[in-house]
Amino acid sequence: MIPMRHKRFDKMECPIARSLERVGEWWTILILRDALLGTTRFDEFQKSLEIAPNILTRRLRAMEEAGLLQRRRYSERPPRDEYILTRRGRDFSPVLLALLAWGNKHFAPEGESVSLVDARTGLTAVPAMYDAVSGRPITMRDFQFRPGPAANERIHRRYGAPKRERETK
Amino acid sequence: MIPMRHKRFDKMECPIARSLERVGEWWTILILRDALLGTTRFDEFQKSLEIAPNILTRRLRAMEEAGLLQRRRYSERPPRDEYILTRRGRDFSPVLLALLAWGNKHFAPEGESVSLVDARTGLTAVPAMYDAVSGRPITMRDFQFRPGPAANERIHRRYGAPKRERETK
DNA sequence: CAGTATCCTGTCCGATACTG
DNA sequence: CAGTATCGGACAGGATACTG
Repeated sequence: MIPMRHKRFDKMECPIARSLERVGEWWTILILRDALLGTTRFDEFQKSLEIAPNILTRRLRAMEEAGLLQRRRYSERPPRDEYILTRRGRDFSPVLLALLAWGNKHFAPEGESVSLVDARTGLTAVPAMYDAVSGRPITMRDFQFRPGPAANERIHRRYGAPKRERETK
Repeated sequence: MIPMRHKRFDKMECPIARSLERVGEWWTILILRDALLGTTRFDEFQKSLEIAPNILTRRLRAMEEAGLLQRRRYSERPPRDEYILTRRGRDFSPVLLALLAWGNKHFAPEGESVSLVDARTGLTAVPAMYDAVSGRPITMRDFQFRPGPAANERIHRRYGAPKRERETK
């Protein structure tokens, strides 16, 4: 039902691939961005994104089916809907923050066009990944991907044992 | 030169849109994922991703031109190249971590298939966004997007003033 | 092993016109 | 205002065969 470009990604079972499957197309991410900023109405999205209305309709529908947005009727006559982020949609914000940080660092030679600022201090924030359990910043040296409880054979091949352990056998 | 589906995204000047522009297509992200895990060779990528070789070639080329990978000749005859992550490519890892966390939380009803674990303790990590400046977790309540020094008119319209300030006028 | 060369298909997207 | 309907184009991606 949901138009998915690459069903293969879901088959991979990798959570990253699965996320990509759900986020679907590029517009989806920008729609999520606007929704996080408080946009809820069709024409607000359309003006902000300069997206063709038929495309916006299609994306909005797909996002509703994917559980990222919930449509809510705010007027019965005439029938008017608005699009509210679900929990799942709001939980996408770390991805947006990471994309923002990456873009600002690498593709803004003339300076940042959008910054994330601390509302209390007004200082420009530097979003980074930490492990909420240990409190330490995540680096690929200190942390590693490992097969989880639901891992299948493919996952075990890809993420299987870290190299140092493998060498012992 | 780089095949870009939506030049419009770059025009937007939004750092998120720009990042999407560079990351380009879905395969790109999965290639980055594998590269982060240590994959460097053409056939390793191909086997891991089950991607058609011509597509892989195309992606690898585009990613080299986008500065995500650097091609390095490791054998002169026969000529053999390997693909090494650049700094820019490695800096993409927070996005992958955020996608991993989102996928694990929302699209793994049967349990996690891939987990991030703390190499020291072996505990499953919970990747989250913090502000490296203030040390506080980033929420949309405590932090907000604001136009940066290089913001253009469009950005000001979108990220302009926060709502509460606007209400005072 | 590490790709290149062709041909083809899917579908995301854009433009435009129209409607309750 | 909030969409729907239709048509067309571009390009990522797939399949396959071939090469140094």
